[in-house]
Amino acid sequence: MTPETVAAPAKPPLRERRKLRTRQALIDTALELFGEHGFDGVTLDRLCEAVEVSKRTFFRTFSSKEDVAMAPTQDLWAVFLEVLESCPPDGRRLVSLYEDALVESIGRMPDGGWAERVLASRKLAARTPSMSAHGLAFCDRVGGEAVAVAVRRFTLDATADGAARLRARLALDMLLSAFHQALAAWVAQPSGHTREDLTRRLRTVCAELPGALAATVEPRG
Amino acid sequence: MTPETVAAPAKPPLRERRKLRTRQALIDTALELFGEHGFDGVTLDRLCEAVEVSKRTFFRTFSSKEDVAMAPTQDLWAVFLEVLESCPPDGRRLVSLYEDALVESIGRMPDGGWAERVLASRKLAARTPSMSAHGLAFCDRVGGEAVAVAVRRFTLDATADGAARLRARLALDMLLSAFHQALAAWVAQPSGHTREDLTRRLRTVCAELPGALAATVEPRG
DNA sequence: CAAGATTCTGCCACTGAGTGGCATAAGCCT
DNA sequence: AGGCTTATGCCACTCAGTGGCAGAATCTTG
Repeated sequence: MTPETVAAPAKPPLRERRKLRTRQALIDTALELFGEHGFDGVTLDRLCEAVEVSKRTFFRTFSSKEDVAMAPTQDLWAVFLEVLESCPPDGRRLVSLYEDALVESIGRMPDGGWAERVLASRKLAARTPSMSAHGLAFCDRVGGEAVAVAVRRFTLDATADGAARLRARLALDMLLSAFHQALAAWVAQPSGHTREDLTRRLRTVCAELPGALAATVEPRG
Repeated sequence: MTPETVAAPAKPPLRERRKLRTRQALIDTALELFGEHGFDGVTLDRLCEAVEVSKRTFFRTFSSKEDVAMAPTQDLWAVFLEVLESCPPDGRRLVSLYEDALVESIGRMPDGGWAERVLASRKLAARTPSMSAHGLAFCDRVGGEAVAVAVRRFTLDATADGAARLRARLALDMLLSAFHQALAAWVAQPSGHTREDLTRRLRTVCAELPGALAATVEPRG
């Protein structure tokens, strides 16, 4: 939501610094504890005790227990919206534009441990329904904002005007769907969980979109 | 999940009858109260008091507070899985097969008030994040089951074998996306909330899928 | 540097969702 | 009608999330 959350390298760095440090400490400790004892196996009291922070402070930083474990992915989508805001629409297909913007966003994620945090977060989400639900809802909300950016900045070659928004949304959902499949495959692989590998998988899955739409079907054997 | 929940006209009807009656009473009363005071404005204690049922019984019938408000949509997807299990794959495109199965499922919904319940449920979900999240997660789970049915019953014209599952999933997500957009537009319209109209909108949105994938984009103005 | 204004934090009590246990009543079978 | 199964009600409990308030830390102004 607030752009200053991400784009603030060293502006008013005295009080906010501390805030970001506790935020990161909460994320790291949460992923560690959740990974060890499971999401439901760790109460917020325990987490807050480990970080030496009151529960009240936790809820000033995150909106829910699921939120802290989803932070790595949410950071990615925040950057995605920024990238989408300033990328050049040079006659590409809209889906490709979305795809490139997401690839660019992945590239902008910090080297230091981001991939590891996403990996831990997604492994957790895979076995925790409430986390999965929370993540899906977040993506849906981001999707709405992204479509708003798209229809504001771009002109689609659509017949009607209402169809433009619809197509922008359908295209974005295709990207979302592809990303989730790419992420799932990336998480499932035994090793080599790098940003580059995630990007590669995203490209591969996106390339399957036309095939998925056109594929025909016959009865088995 | 259990097929006898839906496909049981009058089989062992003495004890289960009562169960289904209280279930329906809970759904109707919940939608009524939630619609009047908002989802968060009604506690489960109040709902249970209104239906004269203990809270313990509520949680034996539904898995969560969101669950009861989402029941109409969940019934639809349960039927969808049944239809998908027995529909003939006569060389159609997979997306069209999904689409037809969903249209068929909508047609099989009971005349008596189903559309009204879905309308109330979706209006509520639009202003209740936790309901929206719950619904998204449910669709995702159903999606997984539907893909399992598809890869078991059908043969896709895909190059690799792993690509078949992937394409089946991407195609299904396209249907899901289209359905959600159709549903949103259907809910937003002022009147005429019939099953037939919902079907018509679904067809229309699905027809936009190729356009959404192929659409190119230019800068505004 | 001091004193006031702001803001953050910790503590406490509270609501409400969801769970487990156990006694009881209702439906089921023979 | 007998026991057997299964649903229900009730109670107590855990834990996520919220509001209020007092006090400490930080920023601002003289």
